[in-house]
Amino acid sequence: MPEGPSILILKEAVQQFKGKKVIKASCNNKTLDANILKGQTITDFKSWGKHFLICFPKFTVRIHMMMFGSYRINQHTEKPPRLNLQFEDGELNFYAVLLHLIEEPLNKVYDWQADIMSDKWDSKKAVKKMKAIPELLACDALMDQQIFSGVGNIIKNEVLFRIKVHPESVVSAMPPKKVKEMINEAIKYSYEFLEQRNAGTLNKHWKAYNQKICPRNHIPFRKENTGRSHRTSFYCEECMVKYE
DNA sequence: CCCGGTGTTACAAC
DNA sequence: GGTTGTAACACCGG
Repeated sequence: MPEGPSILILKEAVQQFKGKKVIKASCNNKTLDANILKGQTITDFKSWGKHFLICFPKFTVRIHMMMFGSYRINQHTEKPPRLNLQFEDGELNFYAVLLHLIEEPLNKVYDWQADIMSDKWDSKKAVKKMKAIPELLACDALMDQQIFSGVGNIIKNEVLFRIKVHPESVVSAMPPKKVKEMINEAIKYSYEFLEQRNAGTLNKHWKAYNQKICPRNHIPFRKENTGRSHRTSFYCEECMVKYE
C-alpha cells in the first residue's frame, strides 16, 4: 500500500465520506482515543507524502500505513480494525496502521512543497535541502521524507535506474542537470506509479525494483543494502554511473 | 546530566 | 523468509 501514490488512491476512494458525520468510532489500541471522533464531521481528506489525513474542524487524525497497513471501505476483514469509523451510510476500516492526533494547524506541521504529489511541490526547494546535507547519497536523498515526501523504496529504485545513477552517488558530485533529472523523474514516475497501480499493472512496469537482470545490457543487477537506512537497492554497475 | 546524532531493534501481515 | 516504513530504544561523545 504505502508509497505516496497509493495514498492518493486512498484519498480518492473515501471521498464519499467528506462532509459526513462520524456516528461511532473505535480504536483497538491506545494510540488514539476514538471517543473524541464521535459526532464530529469530516471536513476534508488530505495527504502529505505517505501520511493520510482525516480533517475534523478542530483536529486532524494522521494515518500512516507503514509497510503492511490496509483499509476497507464499507467492508471489513475477520481481524478487528485498528480504527473503525461508522457513518449513517457506510464505514471505514483501517488495519495495522499508525495513528496520531494532530492538534496544530496542518500548515504549521507540513511543508506542502516537499510532497512530490502535491501541486505545491517545489523543485528548487528540494535542491536547496539536498545542498544543505554534505555527502548526501542519492539513495538517501530520495528516501528523505523531508525532501521527497512520498518516495519509498520502489520509487527510489525505479528513478535511479531510469536516470542511470548509482544509488550510492554523492548528490553534490552529480552535475546540476543530473540532479534536476532525478527530481523530475521522481515526480514523473510517481504519477506513472499511480496510473499503473490503478490499472493493476504496477509490478509489470518495474525495470529495477525486485528485478534480477538489467534490462539495458542483460547483466545481473547488484542487490545491496544502501545508505543510512540500509534499504535494498537494485542497480547495474555497467549502466548506472557512480558520482563521487 | 542532558542533548543531538547514530545505530539497532521491534512491529506490522502475508 | 523477506519486506512498498517508521518509531522506540540504547548508546556515545561533547
